Formats: sequence, C-alpha cells, structure tokens
Amino acid sequence: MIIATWNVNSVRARLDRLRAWLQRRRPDVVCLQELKVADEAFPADPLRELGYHSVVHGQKTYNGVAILSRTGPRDVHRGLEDDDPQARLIAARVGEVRVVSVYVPNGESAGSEKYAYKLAWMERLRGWLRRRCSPDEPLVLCGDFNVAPDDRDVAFPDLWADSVLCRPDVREALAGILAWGLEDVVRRHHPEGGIYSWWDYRMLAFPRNNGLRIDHVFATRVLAGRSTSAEVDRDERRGDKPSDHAPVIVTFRED
DNA sequence: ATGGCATAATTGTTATGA
Repeated sequence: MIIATWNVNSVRARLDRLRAWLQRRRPDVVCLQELKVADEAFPADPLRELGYHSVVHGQKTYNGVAILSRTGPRDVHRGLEDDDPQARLIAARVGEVRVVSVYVPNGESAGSEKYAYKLAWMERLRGWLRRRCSPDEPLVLCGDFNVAPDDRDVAFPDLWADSVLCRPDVREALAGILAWGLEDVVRRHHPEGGIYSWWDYRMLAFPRNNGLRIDHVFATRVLAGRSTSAEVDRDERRGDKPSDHAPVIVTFRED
C-alpha cells in the first residue's frame, strides 16, 4: 500500500500535474494540502476518471485539505472539534488504516498573532489525537506541518535557525505530537537526513538545494513497522508550474 | 534590512505563503 502527501499550492493550478503524477505513481492514498478551493469547485470528476475517490474539506482562496483513495473512504471527519474557521484537517478510514491529512499554519513570523495560532493549533491537534484516536490503531498523520523536525532536515541550518519552520518552540510542539505515539517514517528509512520536501520559489532555492523537510508521514508503531521505503519525489519540483512542495511517498507492506 | 516568486481574489492591487 502506497500512501503519499503533497502540498499542491492550489489543486486547480496543479490539476494537470497531479493527474499525470497519479497515473505514473498510482498511490493508493494521497493526502493533499493547500487546495485553495471551495468544496463545490474541487475537481472531483477529473480525479474520479483516474479511479480516485475524493473527500474534501475546502476553503475559498486559502487552506483546504483532501484525501484521495482508490477504495472508498469511510468515517469522514472534517476540521478540529472546536470549529476551526480554517480548513486544515480531514480524516477518513481507508481499508483498515485511519488517514489524517493536515495543513499546519505557517506562523508568518515569531511573535506574530499567526505564530501564536500555529502553536495553539498544534496543541489542539495533539488533543484531537488523544481524544479521537488510539496509538494502538493503524493510523497515518500526513501533511504539511511547516516544521523541520531537526537540523538534519535543513540544507543550511544557520540560515533557517530563527525561522518559523525551525524555532525550538515549534520543534517542541511537533515532538509533542509524535510523543502521542507516532513515528516519522521518512526518518526511519533515512536517519542521515538531507531529504527535503519544500524549496522557496525565490532566490533559486531549488537549483541551490536550499530545502527543508516540512512535509511528513507519521505513522503509529504498528504501521511504521510495516513500512518498506520512504522517499520524496523531487521530480515534481522540476519543470513547468511546479508546487513549491514535492510529494512524500511511503510504501507499506500488507500484513 | 529587504526582496526574490507564486496563487487567488480581481483588472491593479492586496493577502498569504514559508
């Protein structure tokens, strides 16, 4: 079973690329973030033509998350329980696996209102997991977390040390989420680091490989132990009209 | 210290991202 996560930075702007990538890689489950589209305008039909069901928690202009799956999703849940006005979480069961797709707030700059919202949102996500899920069930928490877990996940750590993607408090918040009972599956397969999922559009960041790993596939122990590989599909950051994020792809063995 | 670039809302400019 192949599970992927991809911040597409507008699903409509990325539709041709997304469709070509789905046909090429044939993942079983895809968590999408930053749809930038309302539910009614989500391009479900062109994805259904390729054999994918969609469950969507959309929002006009900003945010928006979805789960695509080749088998029918069940038990769909949208948003945090405290009625977050921003569409940043969707969950569904696909087969035996509970799949959660999240888009953690960026945080803009340290000390800003948005930064406080980011930290609070991560704490609320931890509470959501504690209340609604079990670390003993097969579960993947995927998405754009806007946090590089440690300096192995940053090409130029000194440049990024004070950024909202790397500051100690957001790293601690991320560690708190993992401590609920999740394992970083890319780290499991590549503990040496040097794998990135996001490169700024500006300043030739991609050609210079000034990247950070901020998109993650986290799995409960029972599922992480069944993972056989994990990779970032860097090819999706190349060519015409790429997202600034590349997909993260994990393969799980069936038990 | 700031901008670089991209997207969606609109049609010239702003908000947001990371």
